[in-house]
Amino acid sequence: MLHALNWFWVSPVTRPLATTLSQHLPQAFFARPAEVVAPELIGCRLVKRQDNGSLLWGVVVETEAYSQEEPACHGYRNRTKRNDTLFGAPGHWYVYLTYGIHHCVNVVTDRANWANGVLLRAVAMPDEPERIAAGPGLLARRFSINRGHDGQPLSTDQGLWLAPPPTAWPLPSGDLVQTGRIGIRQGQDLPWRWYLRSSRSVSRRVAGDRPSPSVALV
DNA sequence: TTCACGATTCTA
DNA sequence: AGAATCGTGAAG
Repeated sequence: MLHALNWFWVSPVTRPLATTLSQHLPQAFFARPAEVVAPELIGCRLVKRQDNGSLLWGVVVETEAYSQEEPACHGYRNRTKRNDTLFGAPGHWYVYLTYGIHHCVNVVTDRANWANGVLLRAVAMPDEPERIAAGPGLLARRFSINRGHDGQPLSTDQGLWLAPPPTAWPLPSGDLVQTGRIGIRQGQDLPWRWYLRSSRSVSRRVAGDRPSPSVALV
């Protein structure tokens, strides 16, 4: 099982898979600053109900935080039609198109009238190529998420949501890497990117970092 | 109306 | 290292 390394922390499932996947994180979870929510999102599952009723899902292994008071944030300068969702209530999807090609998927956090959100940068998919969703654009492509999802609430009713991890927070000590954000020019001093060290589905690792060995799958 | 550019990815 | 590709916002 080559992908086993990706799944070390997923393996001690304590409840039936369908049960954990159908749970969704409450809005209160997102009603906190992005830099608080982002690391806690590592290990959660991104879940989408497909047309045939089955659930498409994967584990969130990389996130980034953005906040209005720093220049890398879309809401740093002013509120526009494009970034309006980012200023809205927490617990909603903020989806935009970048480079005219790729969609980026964010969750709105904190409070209304304050641009704040977490970018979902990478997801590990079970029984699929390790890098099928290793990056913001690839993630959006794999889950078929587009501007049509912008402004929608995270909910099972809407068909796209985030489920808590099967095991309790926090993640095993040392498996969460905190580092600088990617693909931005300003605000690079902020260490607001987090990823799961044991996962091979991270978009880009810090220099010299290698996926930590599997712990529990033997 | 025009223009420069981006929270990226793929190819050379 | 460079191209692909287009919606958006600021400028004229």
